[in-house]
Amino acid sequence: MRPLIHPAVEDITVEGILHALSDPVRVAIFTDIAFKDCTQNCSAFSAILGTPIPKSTLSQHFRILREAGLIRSERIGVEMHNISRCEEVDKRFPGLLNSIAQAHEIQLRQSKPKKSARRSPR
Amino acid sequence: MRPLIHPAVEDITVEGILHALSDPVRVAIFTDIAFKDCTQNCSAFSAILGTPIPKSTLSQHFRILREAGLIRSERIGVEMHNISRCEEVDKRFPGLLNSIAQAHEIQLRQSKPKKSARRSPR
DNA sequence: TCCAATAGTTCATTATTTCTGAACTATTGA
DNA sequence: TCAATAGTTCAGAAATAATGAACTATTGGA
Repeated sequence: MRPLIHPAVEDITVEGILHALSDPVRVAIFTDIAFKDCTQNCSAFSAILGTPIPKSTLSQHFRILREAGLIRSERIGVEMHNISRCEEVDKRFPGLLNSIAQAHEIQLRQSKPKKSARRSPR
Repeated sequence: MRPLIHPAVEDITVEGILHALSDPVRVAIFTDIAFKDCTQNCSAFSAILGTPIPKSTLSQHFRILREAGLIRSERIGVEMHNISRCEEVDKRFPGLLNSIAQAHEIQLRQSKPKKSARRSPR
């Protein structure tokens, strides 16, 4: 099993970040990791994301996030722990991740008025 | 020739924008269009970008930028004029394009200290 | 009016990337 | 030592992207 690749902060690229975050599954994963700063293992996400995603696919998504410099993965025992590298990325590209996160929120708020469908009063 | 697709501002997605701007050629094109607010025709870019890029490929890149909502294309006579939709995008996702542009600048500054090679004093 | 030139699009093929099931590796706990 | 768990890697299938060739639209002459 080859060692995991984590780029040095100065090798993180905008293209890499934008590409990594242009996929909705990866955005969901990354947002989750970034918000809960407790580390998240890989399989937890099959549940978090609506659709069940094969673990080989998840593994690739994590690799892309990792190699873009967005997360740091470490094996702890039998599972993988992932933490965000937001602070490092923010040092290199100030404000970038924040405005992307904000934009995603705006989009979510617009497309899902779900919550307002309280309870149909029969 | 089918009509060009320009999404309404509320249909512009973060994923679309990030995907469009995760390609260096498209970033170069978009930056150029956004900075010069004079409209730029398609072929001009073969010159602007270092490498010569086939026009069919350029056409696709323009389409992706257009359908992501980043530019507006209009046929004027025999050529195509492209203008940025920055202001609209900024209304929908405040600060997003700016921080991406800033990040790209930071990256450029780091990797190309070219300009400082003023003139070799023989 | 018709034709050549210009600018770009569309189509079809090839190349590249992404997805995914199956097999594999690493670690733990019994 | 073995079964269970968590994830990776590989190889083939599916989806995207790049590009040459043929096409469309417009203009500016002959």
